[in-house]
Amino acid sequence: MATKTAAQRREQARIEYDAFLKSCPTNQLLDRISDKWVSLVVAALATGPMRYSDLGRKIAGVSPKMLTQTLRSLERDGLLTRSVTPSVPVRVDYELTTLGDNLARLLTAVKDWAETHFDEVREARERYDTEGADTGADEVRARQK
Amino acid sequence: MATKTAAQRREQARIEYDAFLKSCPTNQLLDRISDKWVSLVVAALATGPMRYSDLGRKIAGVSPKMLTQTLRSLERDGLLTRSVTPSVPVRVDYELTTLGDNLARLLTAVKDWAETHFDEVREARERYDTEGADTGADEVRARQK
DNA sequence: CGGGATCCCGATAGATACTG
DNA sequence: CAGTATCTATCGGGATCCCG
Repeated sequence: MATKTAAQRREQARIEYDAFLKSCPTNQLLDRISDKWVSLVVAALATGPMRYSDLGRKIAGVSPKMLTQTLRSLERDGLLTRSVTPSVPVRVDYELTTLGDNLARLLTAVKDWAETHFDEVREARERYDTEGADTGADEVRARQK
Repeated sequence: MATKTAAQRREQARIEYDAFLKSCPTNQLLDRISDKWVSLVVAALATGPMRYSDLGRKIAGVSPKMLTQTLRSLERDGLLTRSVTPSVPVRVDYELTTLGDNLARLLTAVKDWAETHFDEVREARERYDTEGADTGADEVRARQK
């Protein structure tokens, strides 16, 4: 048998680790709230029920595909309900469930944290970005992204 | 001038919205904690300082590139410190700052939420995935992903 | 109005190889 | 040991067309 390379061993580890992460509730939730649109949808619905196109307008930059996809996944997780009214033009309303409302509150906590500590982060960034500029080194330039 | 299509108007809106989101502290933080490796690194360092390769081993599936990238961004945001000890083989230690420790606590809150409500989410998913299966419809099959 | 199906492109994660 | 540089494969997300 061949000696495994570092990359091979890491790949093996990655597979196991990935499996572990998928079964980890924390990570699953993190995946959820980290979705670009999820937080926006939840925030929009936090003020009350909304129709599909209202959401599309309120969130502005979202494509119908992503909006639907986001709503479906949230519905699947029991975070919101989808109610269809079969009128002449169909009407679909979305509304947060108790659980969804609960998530909205968690997001509020995150938001509060962000607003509280954002100044510190900004200062840290400025320090980091200018550090070394006065010491004569200019290798930092490339790091600006 | 040509009449703008819906897609064109949405694209315009998306650009503005993106700009807004980038300036929004909440979203910036959300981007941070949603990063796959950030939460893992922060969690690993929450128990104490660690060396580069220790982190690489503890997190298992990470490539050196991503580890470095993650550590750099966290350092830039003032969430951890990087201290180099120029011994024979170089030694680099990473340690959470007060702010980083604070973030770790926020992540703990998220984790608690996840563990508390995960059962509800799981139940909702099972209900959603089996719904319609007994009503004779089998279009749900394709949704299994 | 509220979507589903399909094609396609750009960003980005990760593998590989090299350096101080 | 602690990274950096380069290349490639993947995949999320948008555009587009169409249906109920």
